[in-house]
Amino acid sequence: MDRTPPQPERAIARKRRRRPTKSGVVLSHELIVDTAIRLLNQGGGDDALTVRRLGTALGADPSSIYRYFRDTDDLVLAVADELIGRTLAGTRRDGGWRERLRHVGEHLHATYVAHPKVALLAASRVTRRPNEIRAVETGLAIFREAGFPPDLAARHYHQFVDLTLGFAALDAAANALPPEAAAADRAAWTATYARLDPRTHPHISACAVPLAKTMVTSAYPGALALFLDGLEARLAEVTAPGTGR
Amino acid sequence: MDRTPPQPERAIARKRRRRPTKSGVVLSHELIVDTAIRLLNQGGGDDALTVRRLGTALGADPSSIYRYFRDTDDLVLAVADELIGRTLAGTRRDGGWRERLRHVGEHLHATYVAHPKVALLAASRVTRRPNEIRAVETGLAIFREAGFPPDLAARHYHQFVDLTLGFAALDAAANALPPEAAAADRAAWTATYARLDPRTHPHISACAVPLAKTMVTSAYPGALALFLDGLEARLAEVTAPGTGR
DNA sequence: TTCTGTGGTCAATGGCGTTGTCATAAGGTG
DNA sequence: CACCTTATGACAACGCCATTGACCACAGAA
Repeated sequence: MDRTPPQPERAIARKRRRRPTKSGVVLSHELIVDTAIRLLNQGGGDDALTVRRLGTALGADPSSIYRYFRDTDDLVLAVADELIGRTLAGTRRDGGWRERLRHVGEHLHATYVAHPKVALLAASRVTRRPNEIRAVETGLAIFREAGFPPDLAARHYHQFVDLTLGFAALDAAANALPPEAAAADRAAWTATYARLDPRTHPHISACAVPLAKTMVTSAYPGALALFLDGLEARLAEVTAPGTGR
Repeated sequence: MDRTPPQPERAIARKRRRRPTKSGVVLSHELIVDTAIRLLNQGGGDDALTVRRLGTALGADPSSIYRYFRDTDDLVLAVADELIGRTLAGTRRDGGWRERLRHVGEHLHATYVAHPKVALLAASRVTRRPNEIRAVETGLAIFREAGFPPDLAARHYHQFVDLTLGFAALDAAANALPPEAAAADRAAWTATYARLDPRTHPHISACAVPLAKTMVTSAYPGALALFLDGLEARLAEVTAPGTGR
């Protein structure tokens, strides 16, 4: 049947046959990805992105999408790469390594949290697409210019990215919950945890107020700061004037 | 219709009507949760846990499950709480605060990674159930006994838990991928990234070998170590003999 | 023994991703 | 300009999913 689309990369060589859809729209990879992101933006509850919904949003039959993407997984990876690209475009390249890492981390985190559905599907994937590759190159550069040798740069880059994506996935999941579940989760800290008996749960009781305050916000900035503190200490060891030998 | 099950807590008071199912099994909250975990354990591809599959695994009609859980979300929270309980049961309570945090963190991480499907669904949820409450109490205790005042204990506890759950969600997602996607993601680092042109991607090329090595393992232990380093420094500030005033 | 209402079953609804098949117009060719 | 090829859009169908309403068997209280 060969419904599977051609090689995603070298499709540029051949000119596509741009037959318009019934409603007059001309489909393309980019249009589909953009529409998918638009769908995900306007939220629309739990499962904003479905092939069928995307089809009607495009003014095309849902099955047309399979001419451009092998399956939903393929589509999601393309959307993820587009988001990485947008994040990359918005980050500055000046300042010290610590400041740059903080900036790019919070930027990436914010992008994913703003698009919870993609984040959940894509945070742990390797897209192998151009924007991701550029992002890896840029990220590694920060670590190496800070003074880390290749093996430590790779290791700490990995830790940094997964830390950011992990928090992003977590916070995105909280954002993607159906409203009533989200409300219940948020209310738990004042409704359930703050009311426990101090004799059976002394520490929860003692921390009830700050707990309720911290639990409804993201712990990412604080955790990142601690991580960067640790990184700074390690860097001092690496670049210290010969302590041994 | 009132299919919604009674209050999950005080169901103990009333004796349940234990009518056996067609195939002879007697249903209960525990049996359903255990069977769900068993289903999730044996993997079975992408969506191991569906109400229908769970029904047949139980030898009961799928709709029976709705007599015990309001919906799948409710069931997932119960499964998550059971996993938290199992984790809690396996953790030791001796040693210094740093050692205890490392131990409980890696334990929790391992439990979730071993049950990727639940992890993905539950990592960001607040179950409000007994085991979770015990876990919060235990976790807070470690921070307060280390010397953190209530507000810092709450904040850093939150950071620690979300750090762990975030990595757990990420690593679990990688484990939950259909085999061919997982293989493609793993191969990317040697097949795609290691082959890039050193002139256009100098840093990736320079780090290709350590990158390929680190990317196929979890970055959690290393990231946790750095986080704990940072935490230790903060604790020193807090407990230091009056530096100011 | 009778009565009550819990809880197991059946059937149906409306959604989903995906695919087999067909039809048609775009683009190259002369 | 007409022809042919084939990329690509549309349709219909399949099998899966979660959830619900109606029915009724039977366990336990009286």
